[in-house]
Amino acid sequence: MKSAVRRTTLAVDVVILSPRSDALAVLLVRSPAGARERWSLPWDAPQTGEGLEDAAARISRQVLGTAPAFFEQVGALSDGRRHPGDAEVSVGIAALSPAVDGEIGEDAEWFPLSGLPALAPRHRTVVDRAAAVVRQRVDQSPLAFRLLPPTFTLSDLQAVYELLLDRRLHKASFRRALQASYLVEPTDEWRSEGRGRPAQLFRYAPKKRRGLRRGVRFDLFTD
Amino acid sequence: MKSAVRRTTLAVDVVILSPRSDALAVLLVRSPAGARERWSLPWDAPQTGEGLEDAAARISRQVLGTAPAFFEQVGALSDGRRHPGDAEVSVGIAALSPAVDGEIGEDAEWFPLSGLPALAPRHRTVVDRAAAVVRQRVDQSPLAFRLLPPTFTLSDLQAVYELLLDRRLHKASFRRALQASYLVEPTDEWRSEGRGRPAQLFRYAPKKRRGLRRGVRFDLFTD
DNA sequence: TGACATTGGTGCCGAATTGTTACTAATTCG
DNA sequence: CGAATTAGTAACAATTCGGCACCAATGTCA
Repeated sequence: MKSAVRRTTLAVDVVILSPRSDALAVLLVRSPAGARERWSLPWDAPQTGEGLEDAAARISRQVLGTAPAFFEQVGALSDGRRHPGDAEVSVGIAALSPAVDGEIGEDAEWFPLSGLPALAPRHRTVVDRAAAVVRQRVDQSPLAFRLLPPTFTLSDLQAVYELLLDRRLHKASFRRALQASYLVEPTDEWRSEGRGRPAQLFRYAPKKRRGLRRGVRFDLFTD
Repeated sequence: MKSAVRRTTLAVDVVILSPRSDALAVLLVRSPAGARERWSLPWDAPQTGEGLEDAAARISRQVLGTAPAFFEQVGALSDGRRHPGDAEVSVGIAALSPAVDGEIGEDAEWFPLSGLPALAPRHRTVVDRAAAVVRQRVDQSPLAFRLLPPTFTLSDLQAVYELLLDRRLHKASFRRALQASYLVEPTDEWRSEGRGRPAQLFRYAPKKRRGLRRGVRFDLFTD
């Protein structure tokens, strides 16, 4: 096969996700004057020699002040839909961040996933795919822990899973499954959250767990 | 955020997968003289305005004669590793094709995944990621059916799952799970494959099956 | 022609997993 | 103190799973 490279314009579009008042929220930035939409995803072209996730970290840091610890690629898009910078190709990257107390820039704002303002069509697609990817991989990848601080209560953890899966889980079953997975270990700290019994704090500490492979499940075929 | 696009070189690298004599095989093309490696993945730059999957279809057609019906993006890579065409960014795309009887071009050859020749480092990564992605999504997406002809026996189907998952499955359990999933329906044809009892042919015919959602499984956390 | 090997397909049972209810524990509020 | 609230567990019923055993239909070969 005889092939030749061609130069295209490429953007990295970052979907920064964080739990925020009982919903998954996305961080958007105010568009410059004259843009068709008032808000857009933080994005930029990768620098020469810069990896895509590195670019996502840099872009996130500019908006969030700090860089999320976890990135997951959502895919490359070249669908001809409009991008704020008219890039021919977008690489969408989801960044997971624990709930942040820190101030974010004046030009940035959190929006719940279910109540986003108008976005450029390409960005709309990227957000939707990011949400879909994250929801789809929740139980194959420790994504939920990336949305929590280093230590957390089991109720916190369950709440995050409920956010991601968008449905209620049963406390006892959730804890039993978690126990069996050897993913967390208790610390000796407890947190008193006002009313109710104090909760023990746990940390994410996956243990090598050999051979728990199951049969095929044919779960969730959604196409 | 003030951003400007920059032009980069982009390649679409296609990992055409097909079951071939009891192993998953990849289709490679002979490199032009002077290349560091003798073989490479089929690849090309996308044409102006051409979607990435469209490019993958075009590239596949050139090598395979016909275009696979299913593509799954494996991700974009910009890791600085060497690409045969020195593209800065690669988009890896897995293409699934049923076992083909037809002739393939003289410059192309099937290699089992477990016995690949030397490839450019970037292509090596793309192949590994394609295999990982396909294996990871087998039970959330009807990938297995894309590796089979329109009608197939349940033993065929189970064999494909065993290829993809790389382990043996139990016949009764497999069929029970398949039954419960409403993914296939029997045809009235039977196939006699030499020895043994003839097998009924099935076709992929997913039925809308509402709300069978389970609790969290914390499966397969592999990082 | 009649064992027997080979492949397809199902029934069933004990073990493991899951969903659910109900309970106990520790704290704040009034 | 008792009610309310949140955390954590025990126990049980229902379901699912892995495995074994078996029956069915065909080809092979003495």
